[in-house]
Amino acid sequence: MARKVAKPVPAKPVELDPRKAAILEAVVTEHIGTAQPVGSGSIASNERVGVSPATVRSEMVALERDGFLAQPHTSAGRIPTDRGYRYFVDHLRHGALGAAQTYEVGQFFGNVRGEIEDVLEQTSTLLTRLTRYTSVVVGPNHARATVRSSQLVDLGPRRVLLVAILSDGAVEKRTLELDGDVSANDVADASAQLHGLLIGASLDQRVEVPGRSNIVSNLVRVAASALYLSAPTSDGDHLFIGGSSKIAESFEAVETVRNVLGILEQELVVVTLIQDILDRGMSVAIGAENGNELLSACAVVVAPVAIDGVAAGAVGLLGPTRMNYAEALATAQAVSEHLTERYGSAESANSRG
Amino acid sequence: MARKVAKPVPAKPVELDPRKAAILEAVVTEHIGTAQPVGSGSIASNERVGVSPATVRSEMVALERDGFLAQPHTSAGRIPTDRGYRYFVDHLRHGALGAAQTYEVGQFFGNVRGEIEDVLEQTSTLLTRLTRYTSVVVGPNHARATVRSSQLVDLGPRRVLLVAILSDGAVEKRTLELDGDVSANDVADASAQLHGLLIGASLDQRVEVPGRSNIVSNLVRVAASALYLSAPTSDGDHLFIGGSSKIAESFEAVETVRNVLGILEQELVVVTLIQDILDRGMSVAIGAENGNELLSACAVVVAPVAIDGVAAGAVGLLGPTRMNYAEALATAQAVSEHLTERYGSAESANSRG
DNA sequence: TGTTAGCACTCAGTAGAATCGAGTGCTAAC
DNA sequence: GTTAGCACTCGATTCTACTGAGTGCTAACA
Repeated sequence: MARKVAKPVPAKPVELDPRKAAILEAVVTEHIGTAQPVGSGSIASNERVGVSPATVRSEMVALERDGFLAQPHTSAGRIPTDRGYRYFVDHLRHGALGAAQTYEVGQFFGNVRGEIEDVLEQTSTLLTRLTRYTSVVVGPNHARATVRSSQLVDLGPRRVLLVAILSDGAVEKRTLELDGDVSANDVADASAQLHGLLIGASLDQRVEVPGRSNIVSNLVRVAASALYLSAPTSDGDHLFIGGSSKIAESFEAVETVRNVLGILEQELVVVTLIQDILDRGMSVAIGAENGNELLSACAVVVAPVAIDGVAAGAVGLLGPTRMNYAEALATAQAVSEHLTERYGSAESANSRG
Repeated sequence: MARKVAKPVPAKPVELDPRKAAILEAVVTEHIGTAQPVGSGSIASNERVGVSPATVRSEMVALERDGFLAQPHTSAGRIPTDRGYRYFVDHLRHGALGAAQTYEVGQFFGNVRGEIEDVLEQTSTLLTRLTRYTSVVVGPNHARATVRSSQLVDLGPRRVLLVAILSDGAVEKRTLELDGDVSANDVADASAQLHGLLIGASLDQRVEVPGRSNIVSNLVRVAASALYLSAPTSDGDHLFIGGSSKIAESFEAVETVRNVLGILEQELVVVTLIQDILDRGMSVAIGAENGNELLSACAVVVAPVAIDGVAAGAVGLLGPTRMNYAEALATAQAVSEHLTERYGSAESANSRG
């Protein structure tokens, strides 16, 4: 689904000698701050470097040859390439979140109440507020959750509503359109049967409906398969995007804003993107690493949310490649840890509102 | 809530003499098409006008004096002001939707299935696809719906889930956090009591819970008020925005894109905006009429969706003030009619998926 | 009296030339 | 291997001149 583009995996982690590394780091840091090409002069005045501009220049030539830096034009300074950012991120000493932010995250998770959807939606708002980047929260899908209770409700002629309450607190509902009329009694019977069948079942396993074909067991069968079918289609329910207007603040080119917003509207593409990054074992995808030409100006920071030790959701931050990786990584990780703590294991699930 | 700005109501409908009207209409039409200031020459060559450029110019001077047109600078043509658009819209001969679009809308509502939220979300996609403008769908709030069925489900220590199925097919759920432990029996008792109390009740009326204070009746009381409280807070569940990336296609200035996207992220502001327009009896709000400075470059076209003859939701289209009003109005009205037909009366509600 | 042709005028937009300066690459000295 | 010195490059900025779309005014016309 969605385009099938080769997704460049970052080259084997090359090591740079300490001085090149220091210069690259200085270039990236300054470029992230100023959004301008960085010249040898400002790098040389960085105390972590301690050599003259001329030396910096010759190192920059090497870094450019090796693909870490690029020059917009001859008489300009350098900007990092995707590879440059990649090196920077891979060698980032993972700092902790600032005290104020840590406090805010703690406060948030201490106070937030409500249904899981509401919590996730507010989490995406939190992420955006903390980082000023667009945030993506992929909710855990319910494949691993088990059914705690189910009920069929007669809604009128040939229409029955199936409501299932899952162990993770989510409520799944399906409106069933029937081929023939059913009586209220039939619905009640089917509801009771279904309840017995579904309890403890997880949504990713098909439930066998015993008994021969009659109105009631057919209804049960329809209901059970409606619930089973939910898994693949219900991605949409689980994606929360916050702060898409930050896109317009990150880029000056309207064209880029258009492209990125267009991507964000395709929920499946976003979910697949995040999943891809996690599948590749990465926590940051930079520029072309996203495998989508329209996102080549963007970087995505992700952190998985695990349920029972199995990745089941994720939080992500989307910004320009010159984003503040340290902050974004720390924030995403802190938030994903809180989410994992809250919804992480069958036991701890629902331990909070 | 949100800023409290004076919302200019359009001046009393002034009538222009036929020639001025024709010129104004020609200016608006051409400007909508080209996004450029319109000169007297191109207007004069419009056969509906039939006078020389010089005459057109003197009429334009009058139209500018009266606030219908503006001149970006001396040697440029004219562009319509908000008032100019307003006159244009008020005198638009309400054309019907094109055949292809009518067909597509019919197809859509003939085929779409699923929960009301899904239908509304897909409706917003439909609106955007048809018009290429950002669409807003405000779902009916459930104040008028009555409870068809309710159930309490024990979720673990001190947590109970309330699920209520409404007459309009929506499912409302609330997780209740209790102060003390309750037994499974208590929950079952309370569930039965609650069911009896709530059936037929609408969400905007507070339900009296009889009986003296004990664990079960307290639980019933908590549940009933949780459902009652839903109405004001649940706005968020009912707003669907489609095609926000169209904003970036409508405006060249990143600044404007920023502003408008920022507004769209504030659900309450959007809902209030739409409601305000409807309350003022308008179907289009142009520029400053929106009462929000950040939307002064935008026009909003709305059409109410009625339930039992009472306005309960709306569809809207948001574009630049130089939007295609005829098309937008026709589309919004056609879609709102289909929605009203589907969910409009208690009887017809749920007659379809 | 309303309409129009004629015309001088205005001014954003464009193009070209001159200038500036940040930053480079090279080289020779250290 | 490092650095100071220096010529060079080229985007950005400023200035000027020019262009032309479109105007407002006026005088003639029907």
